Amino acid sequence: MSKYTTGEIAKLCNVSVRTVQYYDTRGILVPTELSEGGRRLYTEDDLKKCKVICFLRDLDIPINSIAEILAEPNQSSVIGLLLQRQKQILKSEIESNEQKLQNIELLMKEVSAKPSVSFNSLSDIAGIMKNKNNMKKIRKNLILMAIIMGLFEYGTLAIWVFSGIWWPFAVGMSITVILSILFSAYYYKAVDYICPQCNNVFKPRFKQVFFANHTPTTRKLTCPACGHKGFCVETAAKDKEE
Amino acid sequence: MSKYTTGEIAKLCNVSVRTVQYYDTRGILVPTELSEGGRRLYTEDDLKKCKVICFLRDLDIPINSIAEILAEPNQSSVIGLLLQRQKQILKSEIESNEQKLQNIELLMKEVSAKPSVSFNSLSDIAGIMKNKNNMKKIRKNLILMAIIMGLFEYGTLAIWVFSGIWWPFAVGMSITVILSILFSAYYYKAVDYICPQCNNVFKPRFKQVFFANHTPTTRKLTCPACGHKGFCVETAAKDKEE
DNA sequence: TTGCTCCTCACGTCACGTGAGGTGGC
DNA sequence: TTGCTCCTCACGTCACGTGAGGTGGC
Repeated sequence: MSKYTTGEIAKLCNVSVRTVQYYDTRGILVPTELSEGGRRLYTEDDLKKCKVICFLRDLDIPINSIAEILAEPNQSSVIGLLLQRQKQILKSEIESNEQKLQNIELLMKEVSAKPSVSFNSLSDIAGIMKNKNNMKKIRKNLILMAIIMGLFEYGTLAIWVFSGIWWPFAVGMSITVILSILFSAYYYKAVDYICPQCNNVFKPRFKQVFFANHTPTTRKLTCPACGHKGFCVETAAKDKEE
Repeated sequence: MSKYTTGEIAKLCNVSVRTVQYYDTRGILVPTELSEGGRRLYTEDDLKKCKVICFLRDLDIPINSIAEILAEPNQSSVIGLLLQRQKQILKSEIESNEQKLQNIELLMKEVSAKPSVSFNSLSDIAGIMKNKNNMKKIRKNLILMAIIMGLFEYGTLAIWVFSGIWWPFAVGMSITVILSILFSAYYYKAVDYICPQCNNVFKPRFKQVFFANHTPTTRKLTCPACGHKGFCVETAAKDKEE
């Protein structure tokens, strides 16, 4: 049976000589034999092993994990777990990168709208963007809760209509009322308003907010600083959101 | 004007004290003042600067690039270029991660189909998957070329019909014929066949392939090893594809 | 004998995390 | 005086890349 040198293994697996040597020092691909001069000699099986290692590395599976598989007597279950975990890791990486991409695109839009941007002026833009992201989160939370509550209501209502059992609906209705109050409180806490006249950021009384005329992103309020009465833009409150 | 300590800056920017210190040693956030005891003291402007730095770091922009922005007199253009480049980087990272995710899912399917998988048996699966990916690439190339050629043909045909100029169509047709031959040659070179009887992998004569009965992934051929005549599955040829 | 390949140190990468051992500031 | 915060080394992380200086193998 012919032996492979380090360079041959490297070429056949499409990696550098250094990488093959490194896999030896890490103990995941120890050459079967050494020549008299101290050169690494690999067998056909070593080549196959190296290909599998490279295949797993291409999936970003760390060397330590590969070593774990090789050490374990029950390889099958370890492989399954590792793949499962790696899948999750890749998914969350994709998600976070997509979030970053969105932010970059938003930032580029803001930047291109101005004639010139200095490092310092990025501070304002970053603030605006953070705010937008926070508001998005807050609204997403509310919509999610509203949907869950809605489904719950229709479900219990359906039970009432089709099987005549009325108390789940009554209980659900009570819970809904209580939760609605909690959600309003959450929203009230999470959101401040900006006066369109003097740009003052303020948090009005709960009653004022609750009964005010409003659009999806503004509310008709009286500014405590300048007394102006008009539609104020919502903004994420500064303290301890998240 | 009040001064901030390292810990305060860290808390307000949601990073570790070590990170703030590190930004000092890297020269992108040098404190305006030092106390008598050698403690870092930051101003309001330093705080803003740190927030921008953290904002850019959240987009995975490296510290060296941030330093470049700060060093450059014309910050605006550097910022634009950096954002553009970071966008590309994120996009390609997402793409490569999605590719990896697809491969993991494919691998998990193959693995779960077997009662037990050892490290060594991954070699075969890896081979199969590499092959599938290669065949996908080869087919994608061909389809892409076919679409381009088709559009070209219809375009020149339209010119002929609507303006009476016939020679672009004639020239296009000639080119198409030549390219078709080249594509056939490419496909012939890139693909081998597997005998369903003896699992021998072989490359038949061009003529045989060209005129053979076929489905999208198989072709009716005679195996040179066992003489069996039947539908053989296509597989990516081993030599120097890619 | 001449190239070419391979060998072993050993430092560099990147953005910090994590102690150790000491001190400032309220 | 007692906590708490901050200081500066200095090593560790991760998977190699990149020389330097020396040698094996055809």
